[in-house]
Amino acid sequence: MTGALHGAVSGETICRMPGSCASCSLRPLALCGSGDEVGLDLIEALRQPCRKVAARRVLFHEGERLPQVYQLFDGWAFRYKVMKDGRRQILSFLLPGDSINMSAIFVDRISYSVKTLTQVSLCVFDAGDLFNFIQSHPTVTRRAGIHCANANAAAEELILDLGRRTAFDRVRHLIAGLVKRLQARGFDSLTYPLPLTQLHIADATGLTPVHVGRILGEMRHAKLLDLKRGWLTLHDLDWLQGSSR
Amino acid sequence: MTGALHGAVSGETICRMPGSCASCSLRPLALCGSGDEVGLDLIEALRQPCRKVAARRVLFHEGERLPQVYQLFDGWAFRYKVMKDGRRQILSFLLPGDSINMSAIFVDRISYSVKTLTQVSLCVFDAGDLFNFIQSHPTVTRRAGIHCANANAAAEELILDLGRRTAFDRVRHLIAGLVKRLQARGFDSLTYPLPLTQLHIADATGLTPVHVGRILGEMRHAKLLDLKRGWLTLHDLDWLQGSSR
DNA sequence: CGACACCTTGATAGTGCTCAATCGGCGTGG
DNA sequence: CCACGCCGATTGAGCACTATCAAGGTGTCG
Repeated sequence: MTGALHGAVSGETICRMPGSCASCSLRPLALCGSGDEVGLDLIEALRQPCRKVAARRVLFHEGERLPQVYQLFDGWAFRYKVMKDGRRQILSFLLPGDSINMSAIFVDRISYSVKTLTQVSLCVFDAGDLFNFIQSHPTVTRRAGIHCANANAAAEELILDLGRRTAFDRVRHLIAGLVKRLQARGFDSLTYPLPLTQLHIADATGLTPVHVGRILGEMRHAKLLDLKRGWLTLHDLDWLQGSSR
Repeated sequence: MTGALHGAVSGETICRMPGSCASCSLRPLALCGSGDEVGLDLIEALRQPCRKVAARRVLFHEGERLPQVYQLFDGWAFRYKVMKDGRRQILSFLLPGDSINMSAIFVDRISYSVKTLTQVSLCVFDAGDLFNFIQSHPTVTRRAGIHCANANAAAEELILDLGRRTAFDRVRHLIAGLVKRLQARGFDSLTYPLPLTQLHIADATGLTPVHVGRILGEMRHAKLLDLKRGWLTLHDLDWLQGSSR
């Protein structure tokens, strides 16, 4: 199976990518930084038409061959692994603008599965094109390396979470990280859209949904935050960000 | 503080690197593969004299500036993070031949601490030199990318461990991974050197040393393996590797 | 021989899991 | 418009797994 993108899946349509992203106003790929515009026009030429996929669909399966790099243009998704008995571990959530599988530039087999949370728009790049792009410009080589280092650092931060933090702090830290990323995307309020169920939070924090529910209830009761039906309301910003480690 | 390497630390001496590694017979860096020899002579020219450091010493502190790439030529070490209250999470163990901080090529601040387990020999490369090396050869660019993807995949495998496996399976999986890496380095027996205390295993698996001790006792009693005073003896290889996920 | 680090074992506590029942919201179809 | 079904959230009771605290044992090294 090659996933939803290659079949005639309902909920999928081809759409033309607009020139800029209204909802997120992001750079096309992490390979193009915000400081200057090296290669921006080049990479735009490499971009292929993007696609819409419905919510709650598997985009890619772990182990699948995947010689393209996908970027999440709009909507939410997540990367995860599953064990034989069905237990699932979410590796990260993907927000508008995030690349899904940058490593496909070098390794054409994906080491995790990807599923949509909401309806999404995806942009596609050929891995070979991106390799040439990276290889030919020192600035872009460096950005690719920095992107990779950041991905590693994020994974290792999650390792610290799962290995050494209490359930309560894992949930807090997960939400704090998402809020930070939303703020970086221009959201600035005390209410954020967060299209996650308690099951998603449980699978991201290594907990059970029931226990996540208790923790969220606790936070709500303590007037720290309120996460309900896809919307997060923050009541204590200091507590959320505060005193990690 | 810039760590043990830059100060007059007892246990540290300068030594000339031999032409090849007797104990591990590895390539100088992951940037040079085993298939062909692209750039092997070049990177040997970039290599700087290597140093010896004693066991149980901190090599680098998280957050420290570090514009060189270090490779573990001989001996064992580990990468870790610590929390304010002293809890420690080991991110990975470093075996002879492993690079310690490849990401320094792109990001000159290290995002974890590193400590030796045994006495080690370290080789040093200038990050700028390696960047130029990577950038100028497509083959090497690709290897750098593959190295990065592998590092990511390893971190995400550990995330799965910590999030979704029982204490027993975490310990088993950790040891299985170390054995596999030792085998790739030419060790092939039922007895392996494993210079880890139960505290190290606990910090790598997110457990307490006491509980690790119980688990190892259980494994010993069940005639699965025996880990004692730095030596691992395997009694059931199928069980060790068996049925992950 | 003493000091120290590490390991082992026991007793007890607590965090988070499992099983189960109920409830509420939302979409679907009659 | 309402009934139904489904998914997700909530709550409770009991339990399992792992942590914590403490004491004693063993090996190693100076």
